[in-house]
Amino acid sequence: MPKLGMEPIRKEALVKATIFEIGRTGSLDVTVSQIAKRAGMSSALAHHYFGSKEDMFLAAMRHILTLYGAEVRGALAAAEGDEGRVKAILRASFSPGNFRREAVGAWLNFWVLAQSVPQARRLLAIYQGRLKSNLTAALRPLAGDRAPEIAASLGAMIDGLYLREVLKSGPPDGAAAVSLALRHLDAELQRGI
Amino acid sequence: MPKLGMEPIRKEALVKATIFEIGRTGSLDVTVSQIAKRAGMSSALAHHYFGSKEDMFLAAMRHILTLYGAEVRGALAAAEGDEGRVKAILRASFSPGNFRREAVGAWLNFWVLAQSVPQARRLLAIYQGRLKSNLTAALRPLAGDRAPEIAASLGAMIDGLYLREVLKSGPPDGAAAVSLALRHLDAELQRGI
DNA sequence: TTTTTTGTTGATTGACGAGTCAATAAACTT
DNA sequence: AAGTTTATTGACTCGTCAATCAACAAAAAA
Repeated sequence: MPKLGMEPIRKEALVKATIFEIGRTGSLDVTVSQIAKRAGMSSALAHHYFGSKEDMFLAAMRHILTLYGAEVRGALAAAEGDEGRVKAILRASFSPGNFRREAVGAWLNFWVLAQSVPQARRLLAIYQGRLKSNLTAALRPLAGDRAPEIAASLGAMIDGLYLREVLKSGPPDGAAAVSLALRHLDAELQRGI
Repeated sequence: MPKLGMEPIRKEALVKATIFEIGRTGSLDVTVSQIAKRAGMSSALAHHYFGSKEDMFLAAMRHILTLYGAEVRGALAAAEGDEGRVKAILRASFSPGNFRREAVGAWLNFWVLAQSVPQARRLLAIYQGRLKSNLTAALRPLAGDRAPEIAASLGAMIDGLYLREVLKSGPPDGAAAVSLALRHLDAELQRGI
C-alpha cells in the first residue's frame, strides 16, 4: 500500500523521533531501531531515507536550530522599542517550545556531537553567530560600544541556564531563567549611565 | 614482576587516562581498551581494578571535581578582602588546570552522563551546590540579600563559558573568561549602590 | 615449603547494533 | 501490458566491545 510522497513525512517523523529519543534517554546512545520504532517504521526504512545515523542526528539538530531561529525572528518582528528587542530574544530562548526537557536534553547532546563531528560543530557555530549578532544589534542602541561585550556575556548566560536546566528535577521554569537573564541585562545597562 | 601496592597507582593512571581519552575524542564512546592502553595496561586489568566502565567514569568525575574543589579552597585561603574572595573563585574556575581542552571536554561529557546515571547526577549536584554556597558566602558582605541571586547568575555564566570553550578553536583563554565574569560582577555590584 | 594473596594478560564469550540486501507490492509511465 | 520508480521490511552480515575466565608469576603469610 505504498502511497507516494512519503519521503518528507517519514523524514519529519524520524527527526522528531530522534529528538525525542535523545532527550528521553539523555544520550546519543540511541539505536536506529529505537528511533525508527518511535517513528512507526522499520530501521531499514530509516536507513533508506537517511543514509546513516549521523545524518539523522544532523537533521535533528538542524530542525531544532531552525525552530529556534524562527521563534527569535517572530519575536523580534513583534517587539517594540530597543529594550523590547533584547527581551524578545531572551523570551524566545526560554519559550516553552525550546525550553522543554527533551529539547534541552537533545541540545546538550548535540553540543557533545559538535566535539567530534565537524558538520555539527558548524551548525552550532552558526547558532552562536546568529545569537550574538542578534543580541549585539538589539543592544547597540542601548549600550553603544559595549554592545558586543554585553552580547557575549548574555549569550554565555543563556547557554549556562540551558545547561543547568538539564540537571534540575521538576518541570522547566522558563520564566525564572528569563528573569535571571533580565537582571543581568538591567545591571549592565544601568552601569553605563 | 608484580610489585605490591599497585592498586592506587593503577587506579590513578586509569582515571587520568579516562579523562584524557574522553577529552581527546570528545565523547563517552571510549572503549575500555583505549583507556587501558593509554594507561599502559591490559583492558582486563582495568576491569580488575574498577568493576565496570561506569565505575571508571564516576571515578574520573570525582577526580575532576576534587581537583576543582581543592583549587577553589586554596584560592579562597589566599584571598584578601571581600571582593577578593569572589574573584578568587572565578580565577580558580578558569585556571589553566581546570580550563584546558581535555578537562572541559570531559566535563561536558560528564554533564551528559548525569542525564542517565543517577550517581553522576549526584556528583554534579554537589559541585553546583558547593559553587553556589561559596559564591553566596563571598557575595554576602558585598551584596547582602541579593547575594543568592547574583550567585545563581554568576554560576550559570561560569558554566556557560565552559560550554562555549568547547566549540572554540585555538587555545583556551581563561583570562578572557574571567574578565567577562568580572564585568558581570561589577555591573551587579554597582547597581546596589 | 606450602599456601594464600596480589598482579597481570591473552583468549574467549555473548550481546548488540549499523548498515546492506533481496524480495514484495503498489503506484506511475510509456 | 510491460517496465520503472517509490515504499517497505525481515533477514542477514560484519564488526565492535564490555565483561569473564583460565592461567601464570611473584611476593607474603603460615
